[in-house]
Amino acid sequence: MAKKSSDPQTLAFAQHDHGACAADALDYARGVCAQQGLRLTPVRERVLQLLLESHSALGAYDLLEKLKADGLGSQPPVAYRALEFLVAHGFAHKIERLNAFVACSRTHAGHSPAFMICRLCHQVAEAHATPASGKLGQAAKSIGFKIEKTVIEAEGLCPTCQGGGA
Amino acid sequence: MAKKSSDPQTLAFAQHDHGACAADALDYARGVCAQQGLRLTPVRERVLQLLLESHSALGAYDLLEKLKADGLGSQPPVAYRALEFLVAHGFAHKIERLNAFVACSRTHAGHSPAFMICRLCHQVAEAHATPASGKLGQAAKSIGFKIEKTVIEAEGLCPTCQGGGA
DNA sequence: TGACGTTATGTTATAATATTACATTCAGAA
DNA sequence: TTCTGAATGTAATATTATAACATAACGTCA
Repeated sequence: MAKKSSDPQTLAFAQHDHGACAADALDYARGVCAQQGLRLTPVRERVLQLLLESHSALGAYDLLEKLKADGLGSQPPVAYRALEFLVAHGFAHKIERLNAFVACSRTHAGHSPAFMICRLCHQVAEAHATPASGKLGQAAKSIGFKIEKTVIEAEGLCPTCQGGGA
Repeated sequence: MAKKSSDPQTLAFAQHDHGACAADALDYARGVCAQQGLRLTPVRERVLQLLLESHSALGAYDLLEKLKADGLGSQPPVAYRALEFLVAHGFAHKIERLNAFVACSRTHAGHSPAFMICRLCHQVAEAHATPASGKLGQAAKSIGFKIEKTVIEAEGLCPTCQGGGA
């Protein structure tokens, strides 16, 4: 296993050993799949690798182009199916605001992820939120709404981009 | 001004006088536009009315069909432009998760709205959140991310639908 | 082994969402 | 009234996503 990077939380905007960061995540996914009898097939693994290459969100068609270059399938369903698998098992997340996908940085371990999207450099950092405990949770409770899944996405400027073109 | 409905907060899932609810919101929008010199043109007003007819999110093309029936424009940009105006001025919101739009129930007065989306009846209730004060706000602060806009959308079951087909 | 059922992939077509670009019309100001 | 900027009309197209069906790979168990 590659060495553990420093604080994985909201890593995207911090300097870090990205090679190790990506390798860790891939190892982790392989381990989980082995344990749970999930099939991390070539297409699925490649898509995960592609997502792990950066902390930016990639669209399905961006991924598809790269898959095509690898000879791994060239039609939209190929990409969407791989993404569906990765998202279903928590190895990736969809950023609704961007209609795009990021690898999971697994800083949330079963909790609800929250994302910070830089509108200039398009990098996405993942944190974990506790939506049920805030105002939203209170509101839901008071009206009897049962929350199953929560999308939390903040858009703004990362530390680096605040200096430059804010 | 139509009579004020009871608690406007998270009204969607509660029984209420919807005619008054919609009329209030429309009056409010007219008032704001008059005050601020904004032009609530026929297309814009009609789109707002259509959104106000229910507490469900409507897609741009749903709206477009209805506009077409009214003779108010039949091409996508007509709908998207009206929606852009309504969203820009806070009279409507986009639900990213659904790529669809709801009228603002103006329960948040300048704050960040949060939505509860019922996955069965597709109604959407609006609450207000204080994203900067929760875990996300802490995470953002700790890494120096500057939040400009936050999307908070909970998906689940409304009180009514929990009984039936949960 | 080989027949079967299941899961994954390949492929075609098309649906659903959204924008660009440019022409025209309208409302208000000079 | 003429000008200007905002809004609308319209055609074309870009982007995102899914449905439907054929084929291939995998595991199992007779």
